[in-house]
Amino acid sequence: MAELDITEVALRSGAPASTLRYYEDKGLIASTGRRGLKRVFDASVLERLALIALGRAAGFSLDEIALMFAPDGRPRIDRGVLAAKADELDATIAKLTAVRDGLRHAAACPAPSHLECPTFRRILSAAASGAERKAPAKELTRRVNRPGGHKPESPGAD
Amino acid sequence: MAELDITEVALRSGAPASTLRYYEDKGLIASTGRRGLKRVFDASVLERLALIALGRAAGFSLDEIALMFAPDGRPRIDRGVLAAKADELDATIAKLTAVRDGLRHAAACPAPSHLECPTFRRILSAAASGAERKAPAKELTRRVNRPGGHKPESPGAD
DNA sequence: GTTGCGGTTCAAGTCGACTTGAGGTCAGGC
DNA sequence: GCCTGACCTCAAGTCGACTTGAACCGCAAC
Repeated sequence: MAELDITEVALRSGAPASTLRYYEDKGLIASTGRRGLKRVFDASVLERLALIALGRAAGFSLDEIALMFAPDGRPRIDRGVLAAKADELDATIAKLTAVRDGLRHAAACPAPSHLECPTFRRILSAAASGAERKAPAKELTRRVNRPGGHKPESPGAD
Repeated sequence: MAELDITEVALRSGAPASTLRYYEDKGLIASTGRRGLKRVFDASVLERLALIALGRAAGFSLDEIALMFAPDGRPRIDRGVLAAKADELDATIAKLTAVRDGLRHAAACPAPSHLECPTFRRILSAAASGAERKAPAKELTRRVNRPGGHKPESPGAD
């Protein structure tokens, strides 16, 4: 099995070394040992990181994800939880779709002010009802350029 | 026009009084004056709050939303920005859909470990590539704040 | 054999959107 | 005329997921 140092894992996974340390701290991943001071990872950690990324994308928190790995390290994913999350995602998708349609309408609507457009007003009340905050939407484009400085140790983005 | 006190606005908008004060602080909404110490809002603030909710649902930050109101208070929404946001939403929806499908597959897949399933592994790499963190997904179930109904807490709990 | 770069630790900071707490004020009721 | 209590202000705290900073260590190169 290939042994990787943290930089390599960062490079291949796209996650900054600081994140990897953080994940190790949280028990989400584990290093197989040390070479001097330095962590050594087994290549399988990449798979694990992919799993974590999937979980994050699905809306699980890191803590929830941690629970999906048995203490021995192998993924012990409850299919029911997965299905429930999928349903949740469905709801989110539906809402986002509605908002998107509303946005598109507003972008195209000829009314002088959106507030005067009945369609827009309808969308408005819909948004007001279930809105909360389901939209992530960003983080897609940004995430490399944080305000206040560059990243000294993040690998060359993905 | 009806004058509302903060509690009433909270009741009707679903936003806690603390949030309304916060929004006023940020310049997102404005009170028309004071009755003694107490803020007085014009009923039109409800529309504004709905607009804000829509913006939040679409993934705009409060600061971005603030920029969509001209200094004079009337919404000055750039249709191009709206369309761009809609496109962004489309991307998010697509990603979320993929993740949802992955989740559903994992929930149904008979492989002893998900890692042994080629379909799952494919999903994994997909999630790993574009994942970052686009999923909000929660906030949907918690933070129950029904519009048609009434406030769980906020206004009086202050 | 010393320099230096890349890794390490741990604590603290950041970001966004609020919430909470302490302490203060004023309108209305008795 | 005093009490009550809803509302006020301002500062600080919270939450999740990281990032950053300071101080330190070791292997490889020179």
